[in-house]
Amino acid sequence: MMNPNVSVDCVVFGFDGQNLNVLLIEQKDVGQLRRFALPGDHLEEEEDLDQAAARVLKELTSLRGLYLKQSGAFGDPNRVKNIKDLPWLRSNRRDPGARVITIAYYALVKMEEFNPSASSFAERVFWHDVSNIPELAFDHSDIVVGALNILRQELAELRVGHELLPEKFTLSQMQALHEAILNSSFDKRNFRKKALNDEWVIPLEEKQIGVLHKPARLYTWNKEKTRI
Amino acid sequence: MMNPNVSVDCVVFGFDGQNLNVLLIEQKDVGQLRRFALPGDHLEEEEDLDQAAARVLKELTSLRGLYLKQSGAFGDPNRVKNIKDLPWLRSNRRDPGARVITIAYYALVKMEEFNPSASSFAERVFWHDVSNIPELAFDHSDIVVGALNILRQELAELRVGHELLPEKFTLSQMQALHEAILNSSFDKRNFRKKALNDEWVIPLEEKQIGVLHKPARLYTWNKEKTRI
DNA sequence: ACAAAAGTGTTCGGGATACACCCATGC
DNA sequence: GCATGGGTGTATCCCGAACACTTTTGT
Repeated sequence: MMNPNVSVDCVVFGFDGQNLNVLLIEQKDVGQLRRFALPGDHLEEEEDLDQAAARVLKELTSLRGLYLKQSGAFGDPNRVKNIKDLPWLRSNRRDPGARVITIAYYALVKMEEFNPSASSFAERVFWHDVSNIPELAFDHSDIVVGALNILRQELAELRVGHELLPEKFTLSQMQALHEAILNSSFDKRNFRKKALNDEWVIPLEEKQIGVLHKPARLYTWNKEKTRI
Repeated sequence: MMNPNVSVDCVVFGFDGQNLNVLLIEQKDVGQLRRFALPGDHLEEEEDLDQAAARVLKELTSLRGLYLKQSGAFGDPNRVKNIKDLPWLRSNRRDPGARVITIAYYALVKMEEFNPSASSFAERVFWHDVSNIPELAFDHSDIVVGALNILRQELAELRVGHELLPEKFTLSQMQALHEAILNSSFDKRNFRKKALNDEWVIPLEEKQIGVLHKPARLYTWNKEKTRI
């Protein structure tokens, strides 16, 4: 038995080395225009909010143990009452007029570890650059904005970010990640100085291979300096 | 018709010049031990979450326009199933076993503007020093901790705090507020330098009266430098 | 040799910190 | 005149910002 009044929605961020991306689904719908939305689901009975979000992610990506954090509750009584959302609601919900409060979560995944493919949620699951997201169902655009703000804040406090990089990464990759998320740019020397001085990362005795330029040293995250 | 599954709970902070306080209620109950809890209520149909929190505050304090911000959603399926909470649930809820998800808010009020008195919520409403709060009903202790963390963070980013002071205040009062909330202490000269340099406050041509020492200059908040 | 990105040091300014004494008022 | 908190200035340190050239690899 699920709880019809409460859902969770997940804003899943990934980084491709260039841009920050969000995982969107194209909702299964009959003869409709393409509808994009965030992955989410109703809360099950006897399920904690965090568990529900983790379950949605697991079903979507088959990944466990992702960085996952609540980013807000959205409860406008009209959030599921826009006409643009009616057809989908009518074909997918027992009570299309019912009010739903949703608890938003955001998650970070290494894009290398997950290749989107069709799932029980949707015909299509795909990454989309955060910087020009199409119109989304319901209030999902607001939810993305909220999640992005929290991600930025946490990144600035340097507690997250490495979750978006491969296990071993170069400082340039790390810098590109910061620049993409914070939508700014940094001086290479200063950035590296800070990363090393503050010991965010641990240098490895290993270098890139097969790149057509001077290979960069690889680093890994210093777990002692994070997750306060 | 109210929504039985979702509630809002408010952590109302006030500052008495010395300590940071939270508003607690003693729940109306028959022949029970004293039970303390946060003010809260079920969400009404057609009511936004923010509205619900504002309504609770309004009913409790008769104050409007308070600083009010969502601080988290709490949905553990067992959050209202501890035996300590059963008697109250049995005498106050149609379905005492029903699961309730709550959206927590925190609010800031000037203690001078509100004198607690009995309300529809409770026999007794009272301020209690945050630093040694008694056991609270349900998971309300967790909710207080969460709200306090967010308050600290927002204060550190200097966006709030003045909501807790009288309209006109001294720099020492302001410093005491920061010290109480952040649980630390600052050098007087440095604190004042910063407050004035950064123009957090505007000096008034007015001083304390009736104090048994050199009267302090009064200041008021510089609204241009806050609420980003 | 050339293209492409890696890697590296120094200077400067501003803000945070540390620190101790005199001042105005009420009693 | 004394007790109480109000009010003030300076030296130091550290961090962030600005800034340009050499190195290593693959082709």
